[in-house]
Amino acid sequence: MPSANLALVLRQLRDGGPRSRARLATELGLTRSAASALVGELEDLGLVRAAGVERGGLGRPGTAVELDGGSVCGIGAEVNVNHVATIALDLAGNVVAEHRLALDANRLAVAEVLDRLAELVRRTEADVRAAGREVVGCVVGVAGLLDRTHELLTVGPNLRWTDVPVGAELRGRLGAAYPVRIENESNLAAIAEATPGDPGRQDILVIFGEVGMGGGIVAGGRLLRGHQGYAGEFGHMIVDPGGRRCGCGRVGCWETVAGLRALLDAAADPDDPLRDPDLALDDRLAEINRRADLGDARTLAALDQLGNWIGMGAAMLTNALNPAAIVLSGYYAAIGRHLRPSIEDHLLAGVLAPHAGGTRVEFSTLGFTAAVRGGATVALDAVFDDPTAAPARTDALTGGTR
Amino acid sequence: MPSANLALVLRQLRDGGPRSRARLATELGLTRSAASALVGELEDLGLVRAAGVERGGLGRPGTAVELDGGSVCGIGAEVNVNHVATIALDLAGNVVAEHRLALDANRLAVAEVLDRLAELVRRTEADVRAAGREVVGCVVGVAGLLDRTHELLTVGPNLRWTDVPVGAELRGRLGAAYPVRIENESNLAAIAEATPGDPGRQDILVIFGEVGMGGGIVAGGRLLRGHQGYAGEFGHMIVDPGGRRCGCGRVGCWETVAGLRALLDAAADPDDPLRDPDLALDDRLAEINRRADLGDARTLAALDQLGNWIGMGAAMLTNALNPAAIVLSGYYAAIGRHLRPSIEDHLLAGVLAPHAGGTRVEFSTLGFTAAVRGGATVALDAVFDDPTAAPARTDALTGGTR
DNA sequence: CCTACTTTGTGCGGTGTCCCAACAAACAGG
DNA sequence: CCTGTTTGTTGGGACACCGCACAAAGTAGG
Repeated sequence: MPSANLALVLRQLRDGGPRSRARLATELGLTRSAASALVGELEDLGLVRAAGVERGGLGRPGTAVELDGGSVCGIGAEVNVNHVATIALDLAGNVVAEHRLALDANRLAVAEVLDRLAELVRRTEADVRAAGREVVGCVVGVAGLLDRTHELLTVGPNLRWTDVPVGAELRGRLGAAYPVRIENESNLAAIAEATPGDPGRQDILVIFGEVGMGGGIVAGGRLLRGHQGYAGEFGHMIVDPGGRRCGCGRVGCWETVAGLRALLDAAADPDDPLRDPDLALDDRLAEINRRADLGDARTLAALDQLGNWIGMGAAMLTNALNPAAIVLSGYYAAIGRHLRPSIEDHLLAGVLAPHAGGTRVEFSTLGFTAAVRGGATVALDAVFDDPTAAPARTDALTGGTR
Repeated sequence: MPSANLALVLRQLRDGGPRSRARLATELGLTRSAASALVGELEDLGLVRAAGVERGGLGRPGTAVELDGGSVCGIGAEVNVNHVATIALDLAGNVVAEHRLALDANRLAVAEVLDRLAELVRRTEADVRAAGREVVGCVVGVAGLLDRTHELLTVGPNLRWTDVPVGAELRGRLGAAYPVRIENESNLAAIAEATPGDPGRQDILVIFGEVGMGGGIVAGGRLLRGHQGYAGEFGHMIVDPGGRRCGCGRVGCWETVAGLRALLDAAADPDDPLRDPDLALDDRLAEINRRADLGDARTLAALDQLGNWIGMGAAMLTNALNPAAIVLSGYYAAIGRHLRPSIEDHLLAGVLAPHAGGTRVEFSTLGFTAAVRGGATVALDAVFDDPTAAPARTDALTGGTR
């Protein structure tokens, strides 16, 4: 384990932003000499760079150092019913490459979908190399239940896939030099929301809504995966036992009352243009917002009821988990301003802890890139855990004393 | 941070039981010489001792080492409505001292309850010293909402306490040389169930039932506390919106249908001897078991309904958290054999993941010592995190080469 | 019984990381 | 200009761990 403190310094720069060597030393309980040596090593690895001066009142000003994303990238990928997508992020969180391909996974063979995804990953990898950077790993988000011990997509209700070894299949197609892992799509979206270093984003509950509902729990900055990796399946918590039948076969799942379909059913008749199958999701949501802004009673009632159901479930989960924030992602984010009041009401009413345990209701700003961003973030964790794994700078003086 | 590997070796011995130096080395990725040196250091600290030979087929047999609880103890304490209690555990988990005092916290002033608890802790401490051991810390479980950042009991509905700084009050009374911390009682009970080293007890959900309901979540072997420390308040998840009013003021909280009162209401008329206020809890539960064993229809129906409600809530939490096991503690444990079928039915029916995500239903065997045991365990964590904090053996050759 | 082989535990020298102390560099204030 | 303060670097030393060699303690097979 070569120098755990090296990783410590790197993470501190990620979490706290640019700062001087002296500040790093005091914050991490190291001596200035040790901090200096570690920063020097990280510079040689091409992971940090100088970032101007840090003026601190009295005494000599410090020379700040900051993350330098220049040498490595993590790739996040996603396979969903309607599209496959990839993104490449460098250490500093900058987007280096991004690709997206619309498709209908239900009309294609499994192998074909994986072919397309592999092609996208290859293009992303080429972009990364063209930018003079190195890929350190790829994490693929899949919409479905993943048995993490066996790297198997046990069941993907929306994809209609069963027992697909996505990781092995993709590794075979890519023949990549870097590790390829799989993870639940909603869990990755949750990781993307957990900004490192922000104390208000270390214990969060992410609820991701589309036709189905998923989510993820981040506790203490780390994803909660559960025993077999099935954690975060909020959509199938039974909240309305006498209610409607869910696609999963059960009755009254949360997604039957808070999924996209429930909103559309409540807000529009079957012949309403809102129900036109050719209408894109973004356009539907824009139309719902428009009607609500105009004060349309039926739309407002539908949104209010949706907020009530979300708030009810969120209150239960908040009693159990006491998150700092509940982040609503997916289609909820677009109509957030009309949902917030009823959600917050239910949260205040349904949570035992005073002021709902301090839990805030927030809406994601990541749009539909959340999952791939989370994937890239997880891939980059390898570097934050062991910076020496990053390829050394070729242009640096090797072994030089300065 | 003096030798992180020292702690690593100690924890490996706790989690995996007695084993040879060579096994420790290979399991932890150390060399045999390093493992030997570390074990020697732990022996000097009085934390481990020889434990016979370990025969491994071919070659020279190893000399196993094991935890030696001989030098240090952690104290767990508890303040509840009906009693205060303490326990002292050594490193190996042996009970060194145990005290319990029945009282009615509602009829006593806050200061008086704390006086009694402090007295109990002092007696426990004296017992520990009399056994030739040293106290390394004390963790107090309190039934109520604890704001962890401020070490404050925000509100204890059953104790009827508000904004009591339990930690500071107790420190003042004890003037102890060791750290005194507070923690939610149910959370401590959860920690006590999470056996270190047992993979089936690293991700668990503990549901603790008495008149109220509480619980705790252990994820990856670590207690999930949430943003402010309010996690695990399962009892006030609203599962029956049209149901009965709860003591907390809300309607339909889980504990209104799965708390002890709900069971008694369903199983016995007001004039039933089961409702005699002088009857101890243990006796009530024994009587319920007796009637159920005899096939009493009303009792069986009440137990079945209770199991249904528990199973329903457990299924929701299992969808969210995917625990390896749901451990039912408190009064549920005593009547477990009559609850299991209906709980398991609901779990299988209500959880999305196949086979309910592999989640088992288990019943606690710790009785009402769970919370204090958890407290002592947390206190001992200080030693497992930094073994050098333990007092060195006075009878050991200091600095000797052997 | 004796030999070959395997595995364990313990020395010894070397390396790398970090702490401590000292010092030059850079800035503010009088 | 001089003093006080803070930063970054340098060199010496402590300590933990690795790699290697070697004695100790067993099994397997003749």
